[in-house]
Amino acid sequence: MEDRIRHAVQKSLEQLGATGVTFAVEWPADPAHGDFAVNAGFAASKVLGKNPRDIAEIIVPVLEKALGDDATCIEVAGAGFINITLSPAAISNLLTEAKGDTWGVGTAHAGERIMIEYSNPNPFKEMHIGHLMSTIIGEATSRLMESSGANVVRDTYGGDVGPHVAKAIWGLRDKGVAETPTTEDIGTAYAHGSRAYEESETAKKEIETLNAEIYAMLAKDPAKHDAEERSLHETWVRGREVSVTAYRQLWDRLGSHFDYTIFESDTTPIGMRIVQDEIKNNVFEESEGAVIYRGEKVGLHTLVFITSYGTPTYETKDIGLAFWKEEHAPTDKVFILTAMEQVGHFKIVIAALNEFAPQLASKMQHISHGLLRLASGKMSSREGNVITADGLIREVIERASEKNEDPLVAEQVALGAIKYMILRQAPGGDIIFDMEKSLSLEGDSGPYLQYALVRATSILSASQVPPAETTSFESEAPLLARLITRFPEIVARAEELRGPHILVTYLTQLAGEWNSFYATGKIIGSENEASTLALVQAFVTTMRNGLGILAIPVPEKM
RNA sequence: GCCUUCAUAGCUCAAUGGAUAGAGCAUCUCACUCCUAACGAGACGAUCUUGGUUCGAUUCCAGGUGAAGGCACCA
Repeated sequence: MEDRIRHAVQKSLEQLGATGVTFAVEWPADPAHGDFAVNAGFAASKVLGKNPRDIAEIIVPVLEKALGDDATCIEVAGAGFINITLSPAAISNLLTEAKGDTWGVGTAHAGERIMIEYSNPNPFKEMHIGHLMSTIIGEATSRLMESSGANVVRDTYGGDVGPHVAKAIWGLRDKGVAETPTTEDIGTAYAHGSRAYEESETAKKEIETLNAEIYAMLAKDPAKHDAEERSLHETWVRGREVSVTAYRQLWDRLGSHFDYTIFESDTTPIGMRIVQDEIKNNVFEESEGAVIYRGEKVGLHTLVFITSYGTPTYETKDIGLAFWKEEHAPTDKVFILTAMEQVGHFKIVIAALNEFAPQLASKMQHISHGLLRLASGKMSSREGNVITADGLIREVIERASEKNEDPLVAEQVALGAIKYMILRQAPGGDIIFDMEKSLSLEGDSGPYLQYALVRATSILSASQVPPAETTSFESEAPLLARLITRFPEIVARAEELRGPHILVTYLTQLAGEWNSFYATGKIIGSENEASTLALVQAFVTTMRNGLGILAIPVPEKM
């Protein structure tokens, strides 16, 4: 429909002698203005030297001819908009599309293979609400990409080597934790280790040595380990396993499943080899015992890639990661989703990569989101004011349980509330998290969407009448119906702009329209029951598919 | 000091350069014998500041103010 309007206007403008004018076919902010609005009058007024209203008046008859019976009203409004209202029959016809799982799926990236990395919790640390945010945004983004026809490969990348691991293992040893640590043990050990690192020179030295020992141990063939290395290796393997098992449970709960779980210990050897190799080609250089990249040559700043201890930094590992991915899972595009604070690092990694592997650099793109910050201040493992992902979910489930006896539903509602809170706003801004204020179960919230859907499905199951093929409207189609027809367009736009919040905003509006519609009168037993049920069915399909893209659970009852 | 990003209602967030800047929370009305009130109807309430570009600026550009983040041996 939008294309038909666009073509007709385009043709009309060309006849007037205005070629190459860009204009918008948009949805009017006020639904009373109709289903589409065209601003071609403004757009062409300069080229044609006429006032916008006059141009619009010329275009109207052309549109009337092009749209025929599909439009009931095409008129010039305001300073020169052309408002188009579709006929009830046209809406009714569009509504027949709203069926099945594929309603909303587009073709913008059909056949493309896209890799996306997100969540990225580090073993030896607990997953906190920051990782929760990355996981939720990453999952919704992945599903949006799938809704554009892409073949999406998900991966998550965790730091299983580096200073934080040394701190945790040092802490475990110092506290004399038994053979098999729990996730809590590891969390406390890490906090203990990082505190000691800052407070004690001796501990700091020991941790730095341990860090180098871990790298050395991993670089060696396990068969050739001596007793000490074997013991370290065991602690390391066990600790990593405990963390990763906990992560898997959480991902499962959140509806995320990764095709690849990659560790820094996988990418370190590759990265080290390449960075050292590229010193010869002057990509990197040695300075004060470290290997650095002079970012100034591309307008950035200098960053260390290999420390003077001979250990790699995050940057070197990321270089290795790019090669790892190319070798194990080659794709057309590689997205990496992290918090904002890493934009600078990725700029430099991509710039460095571009010097010796431009084909990898060009398909790699960093996308970032804001932080989930506490109203009380910054989270810090050392301060002990970290809210873990599990802790948050547990607490919200408890609140949701007040209204839901069924624990499954309570969990679905809780996850819906959390996901909505995170996905409702444009990625980029920080979320100031406040348990009471941010996590609403009423008003604009996850449960609001879920509740609207549950009410609609319960009508479908309660009715004795089979729904009609589509809804026939006696007079004007209600806004609910007109909103439903926009769904595929909304999904496409949300994907294109990489903004799940666009879909969230739409679904919220849709749920609101549904609730108003629901309140105006009974459907079951009404004169047009079968016809109206078709509209209910279309709403259910749209809401269900929309929530599916956002990975918000769909409860049976509430 | 340099670089990024951000600033919309009392609070939390929306608004492909377009029409009367939308929601929710809070406050105040109305509405519960009716398919689920986690709902609905209404009232109140906002674009940080100064310029510029434009027919038109919350949106683009420049300065100011304020906030967050990053600036070699963490990730």
